[in-house]
Amino acid sequence: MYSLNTEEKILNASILLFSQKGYTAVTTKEIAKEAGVCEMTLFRHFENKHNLFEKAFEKFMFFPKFRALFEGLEWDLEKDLIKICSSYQHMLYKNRKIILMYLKNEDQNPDFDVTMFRFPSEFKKLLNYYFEEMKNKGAILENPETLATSFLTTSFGLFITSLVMNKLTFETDIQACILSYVRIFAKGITYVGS
Amino acid sequence: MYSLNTEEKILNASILLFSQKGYTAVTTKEIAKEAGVCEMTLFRHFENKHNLFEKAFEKFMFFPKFRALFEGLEWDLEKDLIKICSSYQHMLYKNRKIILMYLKNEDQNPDFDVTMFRFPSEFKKLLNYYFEEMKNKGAILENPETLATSFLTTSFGLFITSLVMNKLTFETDIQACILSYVRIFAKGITYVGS
DNA sequence: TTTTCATGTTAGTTCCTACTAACATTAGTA
DNA sequence: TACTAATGTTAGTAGGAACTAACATGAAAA
Repeated sequence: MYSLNTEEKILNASILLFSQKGYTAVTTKEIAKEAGVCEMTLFRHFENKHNLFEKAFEKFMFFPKFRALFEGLEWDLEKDLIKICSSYQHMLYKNRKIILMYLKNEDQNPDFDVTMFRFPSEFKKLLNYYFEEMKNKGAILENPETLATSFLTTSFGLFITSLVMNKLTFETDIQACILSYVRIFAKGITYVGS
Repeated sequence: MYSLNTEEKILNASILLFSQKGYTAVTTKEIAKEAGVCEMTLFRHFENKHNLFEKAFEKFMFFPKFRALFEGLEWDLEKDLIKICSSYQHMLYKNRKIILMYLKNEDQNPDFDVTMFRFPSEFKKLLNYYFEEMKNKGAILENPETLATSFLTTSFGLFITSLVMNKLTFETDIQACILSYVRIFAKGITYVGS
């Protein structure tokens, strides 16, 4: 039997390099070197480069437990949004290498897309539901779906900025930004009566 | 003399393909075909692939006129932020191919970074100044720099979402989101007195 | 018409990359 | 000890990519 350890080393090296440079720019020799094995071993385990890419993708894709999150909510806009945003940021961070791999991916594969959009789309559904409930309760006035999309896409902006641009010019602490941002958003959508 | 037309065709094809697939994944043959010229012509004009990449980058980099924008402001949070956000979105959109090229770029070149960060960094400085003034006027309470970063990074989220993810799951109209979002943000930071 | 110059065409070189085959080595297990 | 299974090593193939050289074409300017 093949040792799991070797496969793991190779998969770790793969995802690291693919996320840094993109699929085409990384060579199998490079991956082998990074993994500390010889190139042949890589092919013995994964047959070819593309299969390795897919296996790395599968292995490192992180799916959060949405239900648990949305069951612990308190129907207090600011508190809930902070929880949701943190958990969204956490999921994005856990998937950061996958996301970079995806962004650098050259051929736009529909299957790939579907996989990548599974969690933001799931998040959006639940957030949509949350905002609908809050609207029913009279806490907000805006359109729930627009809010859900706004909140998720802007949160993504905070994440991707800290991921790819944090070395330069934006020395501001992104964590502080997130908290401040969520507070502003919560205040901005709160219905204060006429 | 070389005809400008040919160089333009090649540069157009380059930026298109580089932004779609990234530097390494695109071949010079492919670019030539897309441009409707033969491969030799490409080398005659640009010497080598990397030089072509740089020339395409230079040519399609769009620098907005910040001053003009910030001089037309009315010191009304919502109106001004809508103007600023629209102009930021516009600049991002004009640079969309450059931005995709940058995201897909394999080697993290510091010079490249500096060029890419010139405009968000310039935008941030001016926005920072704007929020400081608004704070002095008593219109807002929050920290200007945090606000500037929040606003720009979240705006970037709206942009990048519509750029790379708009085919799927996020059918919501991004333009509507932007407007709604800016209104929320403006309301969220407005100081309403004690 | 002749000249000039950008472009097309063809053939080829060099280098790199994915991937293979065959054999050697090493370590755990019977 | 002997066997087995994973890995290392070496050499090599096939194809593709960047890039070059030499010559052909075709259109505009002289």
